[in-house]
Amino acid sequence: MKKRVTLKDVAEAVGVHVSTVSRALDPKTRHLITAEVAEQILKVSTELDYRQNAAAYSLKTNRTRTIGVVVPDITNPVFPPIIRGIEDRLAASGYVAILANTDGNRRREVSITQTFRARGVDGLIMASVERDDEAISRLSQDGLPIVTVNRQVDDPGISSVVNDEDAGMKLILGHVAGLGHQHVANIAGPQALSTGATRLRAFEHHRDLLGLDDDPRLIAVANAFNDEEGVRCAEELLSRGVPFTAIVCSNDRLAIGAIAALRRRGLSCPDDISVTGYNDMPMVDRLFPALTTIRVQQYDAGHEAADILLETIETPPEQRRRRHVVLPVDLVVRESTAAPSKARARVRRARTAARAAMPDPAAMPAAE
Amino acid sequence: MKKRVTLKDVAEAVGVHVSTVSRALDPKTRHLITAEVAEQILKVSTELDYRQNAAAYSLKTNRTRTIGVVVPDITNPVFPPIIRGIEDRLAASGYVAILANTDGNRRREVSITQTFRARGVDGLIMASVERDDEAISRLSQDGLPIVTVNRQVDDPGISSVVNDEDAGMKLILGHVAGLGHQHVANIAGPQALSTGATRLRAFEHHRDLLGLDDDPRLIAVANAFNDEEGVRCAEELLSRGVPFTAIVCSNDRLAIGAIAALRRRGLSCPDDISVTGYNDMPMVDRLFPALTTIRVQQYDAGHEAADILLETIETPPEQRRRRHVVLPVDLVVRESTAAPSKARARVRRARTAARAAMPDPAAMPAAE
DNA sequence: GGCCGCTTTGCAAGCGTTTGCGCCGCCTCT
DNA sequence: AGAGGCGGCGCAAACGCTTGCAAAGCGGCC
Repeated sequence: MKKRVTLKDVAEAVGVHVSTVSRALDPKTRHLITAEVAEQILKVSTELDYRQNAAAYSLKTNRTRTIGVVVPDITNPVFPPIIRGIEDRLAASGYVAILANTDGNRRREVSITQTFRARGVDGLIMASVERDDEAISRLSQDGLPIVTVNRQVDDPGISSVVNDEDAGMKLILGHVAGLGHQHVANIAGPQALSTGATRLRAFEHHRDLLGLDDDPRLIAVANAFNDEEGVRCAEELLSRGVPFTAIVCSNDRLAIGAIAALRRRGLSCPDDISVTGYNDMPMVDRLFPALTTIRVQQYDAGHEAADILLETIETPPEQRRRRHVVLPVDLVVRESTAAPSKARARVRRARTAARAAMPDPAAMPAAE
Repeated sequence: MKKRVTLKDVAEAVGVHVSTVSRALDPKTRHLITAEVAEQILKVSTELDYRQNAAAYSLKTNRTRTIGVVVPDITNPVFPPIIRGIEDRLAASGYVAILANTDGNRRREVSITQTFRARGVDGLIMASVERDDEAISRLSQDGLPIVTVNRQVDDPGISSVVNDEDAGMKLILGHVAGLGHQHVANIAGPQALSTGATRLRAFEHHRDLLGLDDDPRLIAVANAFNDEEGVRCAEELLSRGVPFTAIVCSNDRLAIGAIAALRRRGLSCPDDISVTGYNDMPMVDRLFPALTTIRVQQYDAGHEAADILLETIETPPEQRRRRHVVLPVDLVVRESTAAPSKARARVRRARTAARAAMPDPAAMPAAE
């Protein structure tokens, strides 16, 4: 392995002291050096291809320009765009990310954050938090900058960037109600997660505002955001015997499971029951039926979270302010929603009459 | 921010010298210390929650226990499982990964590897290489351990772990030919990538072995592994006027694009034309039609690559050996392949006769 | 009983940076 | 013309750790 060129090498080549080189190379201290000398140092250092030794820098300054990113599982398609957003923002400032997966396991999360701390990360971006996670609050109180993304903890002292769940649910329910659905079921996400809890609250709120059926038996709560729980909850809803013509799901995977469960019971989506997702995961536009869902800005969320974190890191501890960013969401209408079957004939007539005036939302092409 | 406890703190607490603590804490040098003293040091160090300062360790030893992982785009569903496999293996040895995306851009790849080198990574895992990438060879010759995963470079001096492309193509073509297809088209991947080139070679080889139509106009080469290129190539194949009843694609995304192109032309898959993918990306079992494809072991590939890399790092440079691992693949038959339409009636008769004896591959349920 | 050799521990250098401090020389002001 | 100030640079310490070497202690052997 070739020996790397150090400050000393550059200093000798130029004929100055290493401290002069150090100052000349840092834009913040360059003004302390005569312009010509600085220029010469810059020139020689690029000629020799000098690169700062990260370990020495870290040892001296206690900063690693590294931030820890912890997600439940990178294999879940929701997270890669977030991570990408984070890394792009970090790279722009010379930072790098180290990544770890918790698999939703609290103990792993703790051990990971400890590992990261031992590594001296300058901050943490957490996409894995549960609402009551106080280990996070403790870390934050120790002075470690933290921002959660996608989810948030109940403790408002932790900065976060999340999506506008209330607006999302409003859009989805507005769309479904607009199609004529009156009895709308909900498969809610895990209530230990802020996304699950917030979306359920938003569902109830907008359901009531729209005057829809508020039978509590129309709500099933999933234990995880996955296909299996979607299947289980859909079956539970069907078995309760309370009629409904649409299922609003808290997440795309739950919707996929729900559609599979319906199919297994001989029910068709959207002909018999409309189903909506949430997140607009990759590929859900290719499913059968293509999923009507809420598009959230995952990349932007990651980007913004990194931005906030870097800003926090740069400001002295006593001046630090927590920030909570809420990103807007979009409704994307595809094929999994249609007018309820009983009202179908009526709607069809109305449609034909109004065709020229107004596009039928259920027949709109995939909004990509 | 709380001050971290250092070796010195532990040493003072125990009443020994820091060097003694250092030795006692490293399993490799612990035998130099009296058992009781070592025990006492261990005890106190856990009491004080001592954690080694990574920067100081790195500065002294020139090892960072960090490895660089570079992928084209983490947002591409092929890569997360690989990354997960890498990280799980690394974590088991106390290493962490730093990640970067090239977007297939050669210049970015170079700048990323330089950044990583400046960070002092102990090794590199590259999922982004093109076949003629000699920057990689140079890095390797400088003594930096490197292993490529999923893809490989032409230079055999670089360790790699890839999937058995030849076996995969053999399985796919065997399946398609077994259904009765004689005129099988191929949408090949970019030839600058080892996956694209190797799969095309394997296609031609097994096509000839099976005695299938070898008209060169049945092959279209994509410029990228994405939907758009799948569309473009499928249209090109159709426009050439050479008849075919099946399209073997070098990748799932190309297959998805091809199916969309067929549909746009009013052709149905698999009724008119069978289509196969490659990789078994997440969600392709939920598509319409569910994709017949080759399942590759992405997680294992990442795990194995990390394993090889760590082994290389641990062995002194002069004893290092390059390794090339080829992982087995599986055929997974779903709904996108069926007997060619002309032969359909014949096949159906044969099927009915043989039903008890042999399951119809085209009617098998999704193999998950 | 002295010496040898082994085990156990301490000493100190040094990894490559950053940074407070001080020195030197030049400019300016009175 | 002398004093004061300041800009520009060098000096050296320190960050926390590893590790070659020396020293100390101790037992055994001749």
